[in-house]
Amino acid sequence: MAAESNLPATLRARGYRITPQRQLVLDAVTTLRHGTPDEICAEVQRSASGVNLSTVYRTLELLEGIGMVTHTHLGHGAPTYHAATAEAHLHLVCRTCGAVTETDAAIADELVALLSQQHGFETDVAHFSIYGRCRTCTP
Amino acid sequence: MAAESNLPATLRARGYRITPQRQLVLDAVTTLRHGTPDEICAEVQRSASGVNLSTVYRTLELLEGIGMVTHTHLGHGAPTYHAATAEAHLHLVCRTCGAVTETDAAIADELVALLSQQHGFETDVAHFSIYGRCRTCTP
DNA sequence: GTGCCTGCAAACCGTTTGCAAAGGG
DNA sequence: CCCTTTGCAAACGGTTTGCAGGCAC
Repeated sequence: MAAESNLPATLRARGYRITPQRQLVLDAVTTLRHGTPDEICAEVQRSASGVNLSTVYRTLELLEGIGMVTHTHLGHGAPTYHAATAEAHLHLVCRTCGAVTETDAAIADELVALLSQQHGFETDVAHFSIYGRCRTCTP
Repeated sequence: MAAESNLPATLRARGYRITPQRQLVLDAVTTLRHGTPDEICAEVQRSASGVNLSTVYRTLELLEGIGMVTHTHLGHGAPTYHAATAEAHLHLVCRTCGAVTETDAAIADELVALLSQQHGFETDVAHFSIYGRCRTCTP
């Protein structure tokens, strides 16, 4: 996909103001591909050192609300943010070595279909990470 | 399943000491079926008011290490602990109303098989929760 | 000019840690 | 009696909040 998304236009359409911070946060998320709020803040501060972490939090919440970023819980600490333009992918987290592997979200199509049929549940397949043991840690 | 597990014997076999706190925490997890460390501590304190929250944390870690409890991340705050004797189940978490629905872990068998084939990844299927929108919140 | 948005600092929640005392073996 | 385990209190990481000033509109 990676459809080009126009942040100013989207903000304007929803009645939000266009600020440098908002563009910078979205840019940082896109650049990092995977980033915690902290990492995103650090990336933003490379070009605008005054930007505050709480602004990053508020901005991420806003960007998520308008569908321009998403976040995934890897289980432990801080969540990871992705640009919505990135294609959906799952994260396999190894309980032993902690490695995070990405895989195509389509691998869960059957599960998504079953959840829809059996529970009427519309799954956000990219939001959850999957725990287990990776190949190199399996005895 | 629900095989009767003998905590004292298991502790002894691993060289751990048998303490009332450890039995109480396991009992609380079993009673609650789903509980955060805080809730488990409160449950324990109903019969032993002196037990400290940090003891609950340390005990949960130990019990998980010896395979008597497991925990699941529902995405937001505190994790949820289950007795290992309970049968494996998945948690469907609604992004809109926050409701948590349980479903049989077997629903993910296909996904587990694919992850094993394609990535050599051994999935702990009950550890992850699944986000989306439940039936009543789907327009 | 109006009021949304930001920076700052303090509060907050869940969790971990260092330490001295208690108690299981 | 030794050494694990506990209770306590303080520190910790990640996140949220209240407020005064700044900037988009």
